[in-house]
Amino acid sequence: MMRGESVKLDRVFHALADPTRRAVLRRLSRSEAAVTELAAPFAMALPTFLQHLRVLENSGLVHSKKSGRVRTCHINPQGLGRAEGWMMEQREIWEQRLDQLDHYLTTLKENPYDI
Amino acid sequence: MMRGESVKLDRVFHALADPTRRAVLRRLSRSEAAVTELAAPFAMALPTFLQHLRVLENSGLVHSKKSGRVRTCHINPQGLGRAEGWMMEQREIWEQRLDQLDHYLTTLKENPYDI
DNA sequence: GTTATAGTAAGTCATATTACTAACTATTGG
DNA sequence: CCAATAGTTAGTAATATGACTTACTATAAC
Repeated sequence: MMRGESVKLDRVFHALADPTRRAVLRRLSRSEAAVTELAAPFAMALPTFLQHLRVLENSGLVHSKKSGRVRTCHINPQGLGRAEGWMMEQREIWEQRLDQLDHYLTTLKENPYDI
Repeated sequence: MMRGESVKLDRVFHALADPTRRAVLRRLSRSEAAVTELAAPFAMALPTFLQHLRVLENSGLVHSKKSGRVRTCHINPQGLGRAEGWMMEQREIWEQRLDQLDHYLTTLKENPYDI
């Protein structure tokens, strides 16, 4: 696996590790929205909120473009894909192992002198 | 949703946002292991490594117990479940929306004067 | 062309994170 | 018992993060 891929994973997971940012993603999964509209529900200064947005953007989870004085943000579906991919991969590996363990325990129970 | 659930998500995602910790999880998904064995591949002092382990433990991704002077660590499968759950939930919402968009665009293409 | 709106930039500050070293405790092996 | 092993605790330091305020720029509306 590439070195760069790991850095991107760092950023995606870090972006997700904050309730404000997760709430923004949830909001954006319904529809795109402008910065001020996105910021409205949160009890924090706008520059602070913009920092969160920047974290989301350079994690690749969110894209935005400015038209006139309004910056419109939307979700980038491939962003979460990266994180999901990693988690699925891990889970496959260890579920396989757990199945083996389960099989072992079952066998042991049925034929205690077999192993 | 409960407040505590959000804190746990913070911890899980934060735990995943580091290549060392992800590598530890990958290692543990093959089999359980003692601290020193786990630490061996990493070029960092043991106390530093232990901090990473602590982050993994109080995220719920890893459990450990000490027997004699050896602490054995293993994966807690439910840990990743929490994060996966959140991501799936989001994805469902926005894939639905993307499907709607796709449908809209298709319709528009087929019957340009229909909308 | 003023004024209001939408977003940015710069600078500050407290706290959290990640790393280190040095010193310590508890168990195991000879 | 003595020494080696496995892990832990404490203290320190650099950098990152997340918050604020104040001041600014660019666009839109009147």
